[in-house]
Amino acid sequence: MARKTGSHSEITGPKIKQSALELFARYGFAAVTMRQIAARVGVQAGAIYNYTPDKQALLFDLLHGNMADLLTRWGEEQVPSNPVAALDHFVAFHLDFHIQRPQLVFISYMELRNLTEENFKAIEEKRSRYEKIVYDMILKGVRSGDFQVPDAKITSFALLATLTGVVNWFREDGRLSSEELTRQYCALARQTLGVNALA
Amino acid sequence: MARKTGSHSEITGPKIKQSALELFARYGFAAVTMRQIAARVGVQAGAIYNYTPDKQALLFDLLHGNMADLLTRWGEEQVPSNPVAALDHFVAFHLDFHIQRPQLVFISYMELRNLTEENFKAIEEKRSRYEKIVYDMILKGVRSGDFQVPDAKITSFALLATLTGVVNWFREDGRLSSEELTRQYCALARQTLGVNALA
DNA sequence: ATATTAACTGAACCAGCGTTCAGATCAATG
DNA sequence: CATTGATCTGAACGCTGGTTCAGTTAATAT
Repeated sequence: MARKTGSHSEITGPKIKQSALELFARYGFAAVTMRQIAARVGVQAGAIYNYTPDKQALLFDLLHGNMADLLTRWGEEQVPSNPVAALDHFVAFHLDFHIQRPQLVFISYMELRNLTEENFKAIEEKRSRYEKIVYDMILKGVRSGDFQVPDAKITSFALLATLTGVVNWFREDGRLSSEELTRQYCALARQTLGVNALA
Repeated sequence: MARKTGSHSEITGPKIKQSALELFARYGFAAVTMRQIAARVGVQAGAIYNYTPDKQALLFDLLHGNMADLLTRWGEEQVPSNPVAALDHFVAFHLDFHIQRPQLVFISYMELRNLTEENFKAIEEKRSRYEKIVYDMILKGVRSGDFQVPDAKITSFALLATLTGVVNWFREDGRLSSEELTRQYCALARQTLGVNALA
C-alpha cells in the first residue's frame, strides 16, 4: 500500500512543521531523527522530503519564521511616544508573544549552533534588529530623563534576559495568570530602568 | 603501535574532560562524537573508555561537578548580614564564578535535556538549592524593608536570568573589565530590588 | 634481564542515521 | 471510465555512531 485515504498536502505539511517543533523542543535538533518526526505525523520518513529539502531546512524555517513573525508584529504595534508608556507596551508585547509560543522561543536560542553558518547569519541579523529596538527605547528614556540606568547597553541585555527567561518557568495553569504576570513585569521593568515613581 | 611514549593517566584523564567540555560547548552534546573528543586528546576513541563508562557520564560529571563546585564555594563565603551588602556580595560572587567558567555554565543549562532522567534529577536538586539561596536572600531584604519588589519569586528569577545571561555576551577583552562589570551589575541589581538610595 | 601491568591501538560490531527512488495508490479531471 | 499527477510507501544506500576487545607497547617492579 502507498498513498493513504484522505492524505493531503495541506494537512501533512503543517503537521510536519508542528511535529518537528515539538520534538526539537523536547529532545534537541541533533537528537531528533527524521523517522521520529515522520512517525508523529503518521507517515514514512521519505514522505517528509516532499515538503522540505532536508533536516536543516526544517530547523531554519522554524527559527526564521519565528523571528520574522516577531519583527512583523512589533512593526504593527502602535508604540506610545512617552518612554515609560513605551516600556510598558514593550514588556506586554514581548511577554505575550513569547508566552504564546514557548517551544518556538525555546529552540530559537537553544538550536542556533545547529544552523549552517549562512542560516545562522540570517537569524542573527534579525535578532540584533530586535535587540536594537530595546536599546533605542532605553536610550530614548535615558535622554528624556524618564529612565536612570547605570549602563544602557547592559540594561538592555538585562531586560531581555529577564523577559525571555520567563518561558523557563511560566505555566498557563500556574500561580500567576498572564495578565498578572504582565503587571508584575511592568513594575519590575520600571524599577530596573530607574523610572521615578513621582514622574 | 599501541601505547605512546610519555602517555600517562594523570594527563589523559583531565584532557578528556577538557576536550569534551570544549566540544560540547561549541557543537552541543548530541552533535559531538567520541572520536572527535579522542582526536582532540590525541588518542583513539577506545582509550576514552578507560576513564569514563560512557558518553552520558562524561556530560553528567561536567554538569554535576560544576553545580557541586558552585554550592561549595558559596558555602565558603562570608555573607554580610546586612541585606544590601549581602546582595552586592552575591552579585559579585555569581558573576565571578560564571565568568571564570563560561563553557561550563553554558552547557549547564544548554544540555540538561540530554541527561538521563536520573542524572537530571541530581542536577535539578542542586540547582533549586541555589535558587532558594537567592529567593531567601531577597525575602530577607523585603522583610527588613531594605528591598521593595513587586513579587519576590519573580524577582529572584529575574535576578538570576539577568546575571547568568552575562555569559552570553561578556568577553574578557571587551568594553568592560570584570571589575566594572561587577560594579554595574551591583547597581543594576540594587535598582531591580528597589533598594532605597538613601538607606 | 625478565616479568608484570597500565595505557593504548586498531579493527570490528551492529544499530541507526539522513537521504534517495522506483513503484504503488488514491483523488481529481475530462 | 480511463488517465494523470500528487502523495506516499518500502526498501535500499553509504556512512557514522557508541561501544567492545584482543592484542601491542612502554613503563615499572623484581
